[in-house]
Amino acid sequence: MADKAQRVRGTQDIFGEDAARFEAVVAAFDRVRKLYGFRTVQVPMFEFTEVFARSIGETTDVVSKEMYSFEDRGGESITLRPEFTAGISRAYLSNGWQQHAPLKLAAWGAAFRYERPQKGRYRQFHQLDAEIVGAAEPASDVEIIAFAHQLLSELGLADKVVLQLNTVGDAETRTAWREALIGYFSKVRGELSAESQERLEKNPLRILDSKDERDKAFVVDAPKIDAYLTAEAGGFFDKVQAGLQASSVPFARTETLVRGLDYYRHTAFEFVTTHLGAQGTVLGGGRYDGLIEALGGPPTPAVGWAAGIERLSMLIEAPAVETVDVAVIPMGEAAEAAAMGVLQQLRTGGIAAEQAWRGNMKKRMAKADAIGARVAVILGDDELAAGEATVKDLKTGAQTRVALTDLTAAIKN
RNA sequence: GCGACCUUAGCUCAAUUGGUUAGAGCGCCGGUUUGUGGUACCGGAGGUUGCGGGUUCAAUCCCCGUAGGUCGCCCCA
Repeated sequence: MADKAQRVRGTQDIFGEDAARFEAVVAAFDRVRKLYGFRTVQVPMFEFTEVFARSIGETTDVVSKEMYSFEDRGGESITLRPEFTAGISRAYLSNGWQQHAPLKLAAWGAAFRYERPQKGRYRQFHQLDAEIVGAAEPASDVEIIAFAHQLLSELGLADKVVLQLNTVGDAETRTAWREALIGYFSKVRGELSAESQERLEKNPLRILDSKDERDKAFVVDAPKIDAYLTAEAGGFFDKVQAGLQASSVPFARTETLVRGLDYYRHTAFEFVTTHLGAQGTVLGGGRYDGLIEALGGPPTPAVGWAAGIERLSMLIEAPAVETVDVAVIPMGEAAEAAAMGVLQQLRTGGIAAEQAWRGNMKKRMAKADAIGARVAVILGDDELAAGEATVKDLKTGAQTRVALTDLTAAIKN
Protein backbone atom coordinates (compact mmCIF):
# COMPACT_ATOMS: atom_id res chain seq x y z
CA MET A 1 0.00 0.00 0.00
CA ALA A 2 2.63 2.43 -1.07
CA ASP A 3 -0.06 4.84 -2.22
CA LYS A 4 -2.04 4.68 0.98
CA ALA A 5 -1.90 7.96 2.83
CA GLN A 6 0.68 7.52 5.53
CA ARG A 7 1.46 9.74 8.47
CA VAL A 8 4.95 11.01 9.12
CA ARG A 9 7.02 8.79 11.33
CA GLY A 10 6.71 9.54 15.00
CA THR A 11 3.50 11.55 14.65
CA GLN A 12 0.12 10.51 16.01
CA ASP A 13 -3.55 10.76 15.17
CA ILE A 14 -5.08 10.91 18.61
CA PHE A 15 -8.68 9.72 18.74
CA GLY A 16 -11.19 7.83 20.83
CA GLU A 17 -9.93 6.65 24.19
CA ASP A 18 -6.49 8.13 23.52
CA ALA A 19 -8.06 11.52 22.94
CA ALA A 20 -10.09 11.18 26.13
CA ARG A 21 -6.95 10.36 28.09
CA PHE A 22 -5.10 13.29 26.59
CA GLU A 23 -7.95 15.61 27.47
CA ALA A 24 -8.16 14.30 31.01
CA VAL A 25 -4.48 15.08 31.56
CA VAL A 26 -4.79 18.60 30.20
CA ALA A 27 -7.98 19.21 32.18
CA ALA A 28 -6.27 18.17 35.42
CA PHE A 29 -3.34 20.42 34.60
CA ASP A 30 -5.63 23.37 34.02
CA ARG A 31 -7.52 22.69 37.23
CA VAL A 32 -4.47 22.37 39.47
CA ARG A 33 -2.60 25.23 37.83
CA LYS A 34 -5.32 27.61 38.98
CA LEU A 35 -5.01 26.39 42.56
CA TYR A 36 -1.37 27.45 42.50
CA GLY A 37 -1.91 30.77 40.76
CA PHE A 38 -0.16 29.92 37.50
CA ARG A 39 -1.35 31.96 34.53
CA THR A 40 -1.55 30.53 31.04
CA VAL A 41 0.78 31.66 28.29
CA GLN A 42 0.91 30.84 24.60
CA VAL A 43 4.25 31.14 22.90
CA PRO A 44 5.10 30.38 19.26
CA MET A 45 5.61 26.83 18.11
CA PHE A 46 8.74 27.97 16.31
CA GLU A 47 11.52 30.42 17.11
CA PHE A 48 14.76 31.57 15.58
CA THR A 49 17.11 28.61 15.81
CA GLU A 50 19.46 30.69 17.90
CA VAL A 51 16.95 30.85 20.77
CA PHE A 52 17.25 27.10 21.32
CA ALA A 53 20.92 26.81 20.41
CA ARG A 54 21.97 29.44 22.95
CA SER A 55 19.73 28.38 25.79
CA ILE A 56 19.77 24.60 25.58
CA GLY A 57 23.41 24.37 24.58
CA GLU A 58 25.06 23.77 21.23
CA THR A 59 26.66 20.53 22.29
CA THR A 60 23.55 18.80 23.58
CA ASP A 61 21.94 16.06 21.54
CA VAL A 62 18.71 18.01 21.42
CA VAL A 63 20.35 20.90 19.62
CA SER A 64 23.06 19.13 17.66
CA LYS A 65 20.97 16.36 16.12
CA GLU A 66 17.34 16.38 17.15
CA MET A 67 15.92 19.72 16.07
CA TYR A 68 13.52 20.32 13.22
CA SER A 69 15.26 23.31 11.67
CA PHE A 70 14.62 24.92 8.32
CA GLU A 71 15.21 28.10 6.47
CA ASP A 72 12.07 30.14 5.86
CA ARG A 73 11.39 32.08 2.70
CA GLY A 74 13.09 35.12 4.15
CA GLY A 75 16.28 33.16 4.69
CA GLU A 76 15.95 32.99 8.48
CA SER A 77 16.90 29.82 10.31
CA ILE A 78 13.78 28.68 12.12
CA THR A 79 13.32 25.73 14.51
CA LEU A 80 10.21 23.95 15.71
CA ARG A 81 10.34 24.11 19.50
CA PRO A 82 11.92 21.02 21.09
CA GLU A 83 10.72 22.19 24.51
CA PHE A 84 8.97 25.17 26.12
CA THR A 85 11.43 26.78 28.47
CA ALA A 86 13.56 28.53 25.86
CA GLY A 87 10.59 30.13 24.13
CA ILE A 88 9.01 31.29 27.38
CA SER A 89 12.31 32.78 28.50
CA ARG A 90 12.64 34.55 25.18
CA ALA A 91 9.10 35.91 25.53
CA TYR A 92 9.93 37.13 29.02
CA LEU A 93 12.78 39.16 27.56
CA SER A 94 11.04 40.29 24.39
CA ASN A 95 8.03 41.66 26.23
CA GLY A 96 9.62 43.12 29.30
CA TRP A 97 7.77 40.75 31.58
CA GLN A 98 10.29 41.61 34.29
CA GLN A 99 7.57 44.00 35.42
CA HIS A 100 5.45 40.99 36.42
CA ALA A 101 8.20 39.09 38.20
CA PRO A 102 7.99 36.75 39.88
CA LEU A 103 5.87 35.39 37.07
CA LYS A 104 4.18 32.01 37.34
CA LEU A 105 3.33 30.57 33.96
CA ALA A 106 1.63 27.44 32.64
CA ALA A 107 1.60 26.26 29.05
CA TRP A 108 0.91 23.09 27.12
CA GLY A 109 1.14 21.99 23.53
CA ALA A 110 3.23 20.27 20.89
CA ALA A 111 7.00 20.01 20.82
CA PHE A 112 9.23 18.41 18.21
CA ARG A 113 12.32 16.28 18.35
CA TYR A 114 13.84 14.15 15.60
CA GLU A 115 14.40 10.96 17.56
CA ARG A 116 13.84 7.27 17.03
CA PRO A 117 10.19 6.69 18.01
CA GLN A 118 9.35 4.28 20.81
CA LYS A 119 6.46 3.75 23.13
CA GLY A 120 5.89 7.05 24.91
CA ARG A 121 8.32 8.83 22.63
CA TYR A 122 7.24 10.66 19.51
CA ARG A 123 8.68 13.17 17.08
CA GLN A 124 5.73 15.43 17.62
CA PHE A 125 4.86 15.03 21.27
CA HIS A 126 2.99 17.13 23.77
CA GLN A 127 4.06 18.65 27.01
CA LEU A 128 2.63 20.30 30.06
CA ASP A 129 4.92 23.06 31.20
CA ALA A 130 5.17 25.19 34.33
CA GLU A 131 7.66 27.96 35.04
CA ILE A 132 8.32 30.52 37.74
CA VAL A 133 10.49 33.27 36.28
CA GLY A 134 12.21 35.89 38.36
CA ALA A 135 12.17 34.13 41.71
CA ALA A 136 15.38 33.09 43.43
CA GLU A 137 13.76 31.89 46.64
CA PRO A 138 13.79 28.18 47.42
CA ALA A 139 10.10 28.59 48.21
CA SER A 140 9.47 28.82 44.48
CA ASP A 141 11.19 25.48 43.93
CA VAL A 142 9.01 23.99 46.62
CA GLU A 143 5.88 25.48 45.16
CA ILE A 144 6.45 24.30 41.65
CA ILE A 145 7.31 20.79 42.81
CA ALA A 146 4.22 20.73 45.02
CA PHE A 147 2.21 21.74 41.96
CA ALA A 148 3.66 18.80 40.03
CA HIS A 149 3.00 16.46 42.93
CA GLN A 150 -0.62 17.50 43.27
CA LEU A 151 -1.16 17.20 39.54
CA LEU A 152 0.17 13.65 39.51
CA SER A 153 -1.85 12.78 42.59
CA GLU A 154 -5.05 14.07 41.04
CA LEU A 155 -4.28 11.98 37.98
CA GLY A 156 -4.19 8.97 40.28
CA LEU A 157 -0.47 8.42 39.81
CA ALA A 158 0.79 9.01 43.34
CA ASP A 159 1.58 5.31 43.72
CA LYS A 160 3.10 4.90 40.29
CA VAL A 161 5.75 7.58 40.44
CA VAL A 162 8.65 8.48 42.71
CA LEU A 163 10.05 11.96 43.06
CA GLN A 164 13.80 11.92 42.66
CA LEU A 165 15.46 15.05 43.96
CA ASN A 166 18.97 16.39 43.74
CA THR A 167 20.94 19.59 43.51
CA VAL A 168 23.55 20.43 40.95
CA GLY A 169 24.61 23.43 43.03
CA ASP A 170 25.37 26.96 41.96
CA ALA A 171 27.84 27.85 39.21
CA GLU A 172 30.83 27.62 41.54
CA THR A 173 29.74 24.28 42.94
CA ARG A 174 28.97 22.89 39.56
CA THR A 175 32.34 23.87 38.14
CA ALA A 176 34.28 22.39 41.07
CA TRP A 177 32.28 19.18 41.10
CA ARG A 178 32.55 18.82 37.36
CA GLU A 179 36.34 19.16 37.56
CA ALA A 180 36.46 16.55 40.29
CA LEU A 181 34.38 14.14 38.24
CA ILE A 182 36.52 14.65 35.16
CA GLY A 183 39.63 14.02 37.23
CA TYR A 184 38.16 10.89 38.78
CA PHE A 185 36.79 9.33 35.61
CA SER A 186 39.82 10.27 33.51
CA LYS A 187 41.96 7.93 35.61
CA VAL A 188 39.78 4.98 34.65
CA ARG A 189 38.86 6.23 31.25
CA GLY A 190 39.87 3.08 29.41
CA GLU A 191 37.57 0.93 31.55
CA LEU A 192 34.45 3.00 30.95
CA SER A 193 31.84 2.24 28.32
CA ALA A 194 32.32 3.85 24.94
CA GLU A 195 29.35 6.13 25.61
CA SER A 196 30.81 7.32 28.87
CA GLN A 197 34.20 7.96 27.36
CA GLU A 198 32.42 10.31 25.04
CA ARG A 199 30.42 11.82 27.89
CA LEU A 200 33.69 12.57 29.62
CA GLU A 201 34.34 15.09 26.88
CA LYS A 202 30.87 16.48 26.38
CA ASN A 203 28.86 16.03 29.54
CA PRO A 204 30.74 14.29 32.35
CA LEU A 205 27.85 14.62 34.80
CA ARG A 206 25.82 12.21 32.77
CA ILE A 207 28.21 9.37 33.44
CA LEU A 208 26.57 9.26 36.83
CA ASP A 209 23.26 7.96 35.50
CA SER A 210 24.77 5.53 33.00
CA LYS A 211 23.01 2.18 32.78
CA ASP A 212 26.18 0.36 31.79
CA GLU A 213 27.49 -2.01 34.45
CA ARG A 214 31.09 -1.10 33.67
CA ASP A 215 30.34 2.53 34.51
CA LYS A 216 28.23 1.76 37.55
CA ALA A 217 31.19 0.15 39.28
CA PHE A 218 33.04 3.46 39.21
CA VAL A 219 30.02 5.66 39.78
CA VAL A 220 29.60 4.25 43.29
CA ASP A 221 32.82 5.86 44.47
CA ALA A 222 32.68 8.95 42.27
CA PRO A 223 33.02 12.36 43.98
CA LYS A 224 29.74 13.39 45.59
CA ILE A 225 28.35 16.84 45.01
CA ASP A 226 27.69 17.34 48.71
CA ALA A 227 31.43 17.69 49.27
CA TYR A 228 31.59 20.54 46.77
CA LEU A 229 28.47 22.49 47.69
CA THR A 230 29.16 26.07 48.64
CA ALA A 231 27.56 27.24 51.86
CA GLU A 232 24.97 29.08 49.81
CA ALA A 233 24.15 26.16 47.57
CA GLY A 234 23.96 23.79 50.51
CA GLY A 235 21.68 26.15 52.40
CA PHE A 236 19.44 26.50 49.38
CA PHE A 237 19.07 22.77 49.00
CA ASP A 238 18.31 22.37 52.70
CA LYS A 239 15.50 24.87 52.45
CA VAL A 240 14.02 23.12 49.44
CA GLN A 241 14.04 19.78 51.22
CA ALA A 242 12.54 21.28 54.37
CA GLY A 243 9.86 22.98 52.33
CA LEU A 244 8.90 19.76 50.60
CA GLN A 245 8.65 17.99 53.92
CA ALA A 246 6.43 20.77 55.25
CA SER A 247 4.31 20.39 52.12
CA SER A 248 4.00 16.63 52.62
CA VAL A 249 5.63 15.95 49.26
CA PRO A 250 7.59 12.71 49.54
CA PHE A 251 10.92 12.57 47.70
CA ALA A 252 13.99 10.43 47.38
CA ARG A 253 17.40 12.10 47.38
CA THR A 254 19.08 10.84 44.23
CA GLU A 255 22.72 11.84 44.03
CA THR A 256 23.10 10.55 40.50
CA LEU A 257 20.28 12.64 39.10
CA VAL A 258 21.75 15.30 36.80
CA ARG A 259 20.35 17.44 34.04
CA GLY A 260 21.17 16.94 30.40
CA LEU A 261 20.58 20.54 29.46
CA ASP A 262 23.30 23.05 30.27
CA TYR A 263 21.26 25.76 31.89
CA TYR A 264 20.34 24.07 35.15
CA ARG A 265 21.42 25.20 38.64
CA HIS A 266 20.54 24.03 42.13
CA THR A 267 17.39 21.96 42.24
CA ALA A 268 16.94 19.09 39.81
CA PHE A 269 14.00 16.71 40.04
CA GLU A 270 12.20 14.00 38.13
CA PHE A 271 9.05 12.06 38.76
CA VAL A 272 9.94 8.59 37.57
CA THR A 273 7.83 5.51 36.90
CA THR A 274 8.69 1.90 36.26
CA HIS A 275 5.54 1.37 34.18
CA LEU A 276 6.73 2.78 30.87
CA GLY A 277 9.80 0.75 30.00
CA ALA A 278 12.78 2.84 29.03
CA GLN A 279 10.75 6.04 29.16
CA GLY A 280 10.81 6.29 32.94
CA THR A 281 10.66 10.03 33.35
CA VAL A 282 7.15 11.35 33.34
CA LEU A 283 7.85 14.87 34.58
CA GLY A 284 11.18 16.55 34.98
CA GLY A 285 12.59 19.94 35.74
CA GLY A 286 14.74 22.12 37.88
CA ARG A 287 16.16 25.56 38.41
CA TYR A 288 17.70 27.30 35.41
CA ASP A 289 19.14 30.53 36.73
CA GLY A 290 21.65 30.72 33.89
CA LEU A 291 19.30 30.53 30.95
CA ILE A 292 17.92 34.01 30.48
CA GLU A 293 21.42 35.41 30.74
CA ALA A 294 22.51 33.02 28.01
CA LEU A 295 19.79 34.56 25.83
CA GLY A 296 21.33 37.98 26.35
CA GLY A 297 19.12 39.13 29.21
CA PRO A 298 19.94 40.17 32.75
CA PRO A 299 20.73 37.48 35.31
CA THR A 300 17.28 36.08 36.07
CA PRO A 301 16.53 33.21 38.41
CA ALA A 302 13.88 30.74 37.27
CA VAL A 303 12.60 27.27 37.97
CA GLY A 304 10.30 25.02 35.97
CA TRP A 305 9.27 21.61 34.78
CA ALA A 306 7.80 19.85 31.79
CA ALA A 307 5.76 16.67 31.63
CA GLY A 308 4.98 14.39 28.70
CA ILE A 309 1.24 14.35 28.06
CA GLU A 310 1.43 11.06 26.16
CA ARG A 311 3.35 9.39 28.97
CA LEU A 312 0.88 10.59 31.57
CA SER A 313 -2.01 9.55 29.32
CA MET A 314 -0.72 6.02 29.16
CA LEU A 315 -0.44 5.78 32.93
CA ILE A 316 -3.83 7.04 34.03
CA GLU A 317 -6.99 4.98 34.33
CA ALA A 318 -9.20 5.17 31.26
CA PRO A 319 -11.63 8.10 31.62
CA ALA A 320 -15.35 7.42 31.42
CA VAL A 321 -16.54 7.41 27.83
CA GLU A 322 -18.25 10.56 26.69
CA THR A 323 -22.00 10.28 26.30
CA VAL A 324 -24.81 12.31 24.81
CA ASP A 325 -27.82 12.66 27.11
CA VAL A 326 -30.65 12.58 24.63
CA ALA A 327 -31.33 10.71 21.41
CA VAL A 328 -34.02 12.16 19.22
CA ILE A 329 -35.71 9.44 17.19
CA PRO A 330 -37.96 10.62 14.38
CA MET A 331 -40.04 8.12 12.37
CA GLY A 332 -41.30 9.37 9.05
CA GLU A 333 -40.45 12.34 6.90
CA ALA A 334 -42.54 14.90 8.70
CA ALA A 335 -41.03 13.82 11.99
CA GLU A 336 -37.51 14.04 10.63
CA ALA A 337 -38.13 17.63 9.70
CA ALA A 338 -39.61 18.39 13.09
CA ALA A 339 -36.67 16.69 14.79
CA MET A 340 -34.41 19.52 13.67
CA GLY A 341 -36.41 21.95 15.74
CA VAL A 342 -36.46 19.63 18.71
CA LEU A 343 -32.69 19.19 18.58
CA GLN A 344 -32.16 22.91 18.38
CA GLN A 345 -34.46 23.48 21.36
CA LEU A 346 -32.62 20.91 23.47
CA ARG A 347 -29.11 22.02 22.53
CA THR A 348 -29.71 25.71 23.07
CA GLY A 349 -31.22 24.67 26.38
CA GLY A 350 -27.90 23.14 27.33
CA ILE A 351 -28.79 19.50 26.78
CA ALA A 352 -26.49 17.31 24.71
CA ALA A 353 -28.57 15.68 22.01
CA GLU A 354 -28.13 13.74 18.80
CA GLN A 355 -30.52 12.51 16.17
CA ALA A 356 -30.76 8.89 15.13
CA TRP A 357 -31.58 9.25 11.45
CA ARG A 358 -30.71 5.88 10.04
CA GLY A 359 -32.48 2.53 9.88
CA ASN A 360 -35.74 1.27 11.32
CA MET A 361 -37.00 1.91 14.82
CA LYS A 362 -34.88 -0.86 16.24
CA LYS A 363 -31.69 0.47 14.70
CA ARG A 364 -32.47 3.93 15.94
CA MET A 365 -33.00 2.72 19.46
CA ALA A 366 -29.72 0.86 19.23
CA LYS A 367 -28.09 4.11 18.20
CA ALA A 368 -29.51 5.73 21.32
CA ASP A 369 -27.81 3.07 23.42
CA ALA A 370 -24.59 3.42 21.49
CA ILE A 371 -24.24 7.10 22.32
CA GLY A 372 -25.00 6.43 25.96
CA ALA A 373 -28.24 8.38 25.99
CA ARG A 374 -30.39 8.18 29.10
CA VAL A 375 -33.45 9.58 27.35
CA ALA A 376 -34.98 8.94 23.95
CA VAL A 377 -37.33 11.48 22.41
CA ILE A 378 -39.55 9.63 19.94
CA LEU A 379 -41.31 11.62 17.28
CA GLY A 380 -43.86 10.05 14.97
CA ASP A 381 -46.98 11.06 13.10
CA ASP A 382 -49.15 10.42 16.17
CA GLU A 383 -47.08 12.69 18.39
CA LEU A 384 -46.72 15.38 15.76
CA ALA A 385 -50.46 15.58 15.28
CA ALA A 386 -50.82 16.27 18.99
CA GLY A 387 -47.85 18.66 19.16
CA GLU A 388 -46.14 16.24 21.51
CA ALA A 389 -43.24 13.78 21.70
CA THR A 390 -42.83 10.52 23.53
CA VAL A 391 -40.11 10.81 26.13
CA LYS A 392 -38.66 7.46 27.10
CA ASP A 393 -36.39 6.89 30.07
CA LEU A 394 -33.95 4.34 28.74
CA LYS A 395 -33.08 2.95 32.16
CA THR A 396 -36.58 2.27 33.41
CA GLY A 397 -38.30 1.99 30.06
CA ALA A 398 -41.03 4.36 31.25
CA GLN A 399 -42.62 6.49 28.55
CA THR A 400 -44.60 9.70 28.82
CA ARG A 401 -46.11 12.09 26.33
CA VAL A 402 -44.75 15.62 26.63
CA ALA A 403 -45.76 18.76 24.75
CA LEU A 404 -43.00 19.79 22.35
CA THR A 405 -42.79 23.21 23.98
CA ASP A 406 -42.11 21.63 27.38
CA LEU A 407 -39.46 19.16 26.23
CA THR A 408 -36.36 20.88 27.56
CA ALA A 409 -37.87 21.44 30.98
CA ALA A 410 -39.24 17.90 31.16
CA ILE A 411 -35.89 16.34 30.32
CA LYS A 412 -33.92 18.55 32.66
CA ASN A 413 -35.98 17.67 35.72
C1' G B 1 22.68 7.12 14.86
C1' C B 2 23.25 1.39 16.56
C1' G B 3 21.02 -3.68 17.65
C1' A B 4 16.64 -7.04 17.91
C1' C B 5 11.62 -8.41 16.90
C1' C B 6 7.06 -7.44 14.36
C1' U B 7 3.64 -5.83 9.86
C1' U B 8 -2.55 -10.85 7.16
C1' A B 9 -10.13 -7.62 6.27
C1' G B 10 -11.98 -0.99 9.61
C1' C B 11 -10.04 -3.39 14.66
C1' U B 12 -7.88 -7.92 17.37
C1' C B 13 -5.92 -12.29 15.55
C1' A B 14 -5.85 -17.64 12.58
C1' A B 15 -3.90 -20.33 8.28
C1' U B 16 -0.64 -28.06 9.36
C1' U B 17 6.96 -29.01 7.56
C1' G B 18 6.12 -23.20 1.27
C1' G B 19 0.78 -26.19 -2.03
C1' U B 20 -3.72 -24.63 -5.25
C1' U B 21 -11.42 -20.78 -3.50
C1' A B 22 -6.57 -16.74 3.01
C1' G B 23 -10.57 -17.85 7.98
C1' A B 24 -12.78 -16.21 12.87
C1' G B 25 -14.47 -12.69 16.55
C1' C B 26 -15.72 -7.58 17.03
C1' G B 27 -17.44 -3.54 14.13
C1' C B 28 -20.38 -2.04 9.79
C1' C B 29 -24.85 -2.81 6.42
C1' G B 30 -29.53 -5.60 5.79
C1' G B 31 -33.17 -9.07 7.76
C1' U B 32 -36.07 -12.21 11.76
C1' U B 33 -43.98 -8.95 9.12
C1' U B 34 -45.47 -2.69 9.23
C1' G B 35 -43.07 2.77 15.47
C1' U B 36 -39.47 0.73 20.70
C1' G B 37 -33.35 -0.53 22.64
C1' G B 38 -28.55 -2.78 25.02
C1' U B 39 -29.35 -10.14 24.24
C1' A B 40 -30.15 -14.11 20.22
C1' C B 41 -30.43 -16.02 15.19
C1' C B 42 -29.82 -15.45 9.62
C1' G B 43 -27.52 -12.99 5.53
C1' G B 44 -24.10 -9.34 3.20
C1' A B 45 -20.15 -6.01 2.00
C1' G B 46 -14.89 -5.77 3.00
C1' G B 47 -8.14 -8.47 1.86
C1' U B 48 -3.15 -7.09 -5.04
C1' U B 49 -1.30 -11.01 3.01
C1' G B 50 2.88 -2.92 4.36
C1' C B 51 5.56 -1.86 -0.32
C1' G B 52 9.43 -3.45 -4.10
C1' G B 53 12.48 -7.30 -5.85
C1' G B 54 14.48 -12.44 -5.67
C1' U B 55 14.51 -18.06 -5.02
C1' U B 56 10.78 -21.92 -6.46
C1' C B 57 6.52 -25.77 -10.59
C1' A B 58 4.23 -23.05 -6.37
C1' A B 59 5.45 -17.94 -1.26
C1' U B 60 1.20 -15.07 3.95
C1' C B 61 5.13 -18.62 5.14
C1' C B 62 12.33 -18.60 2.58
C1' C B 63 16.16 -14.45 1.02
C1' C B 64 17.35 -9.07 0.02
C1' G B 65 15.86 -4.05 0.11
C1' U B 66 12.44 -0.31 1.78
C1' A B 67 8.48 2.03 4.94
C1' G B 68 6.09 1.93 9.57
C1' G B 69 5.55 -0.05 14.57
C1' U B 70 7.54 -2.27 19.13
C1' C B 71 11.79 -3.33 22.66
C1' G B 72 16.75 -2.01 24.20
C1' C B 73 21.14 1.59 23.62
C1' C B 74 21.74 6.90 23.09
C1' C B 75 18.93 11.09 24.59
C1' C B 76 14.93 12.84 26.94
C1' A B 77 8.86 14.42 28.50
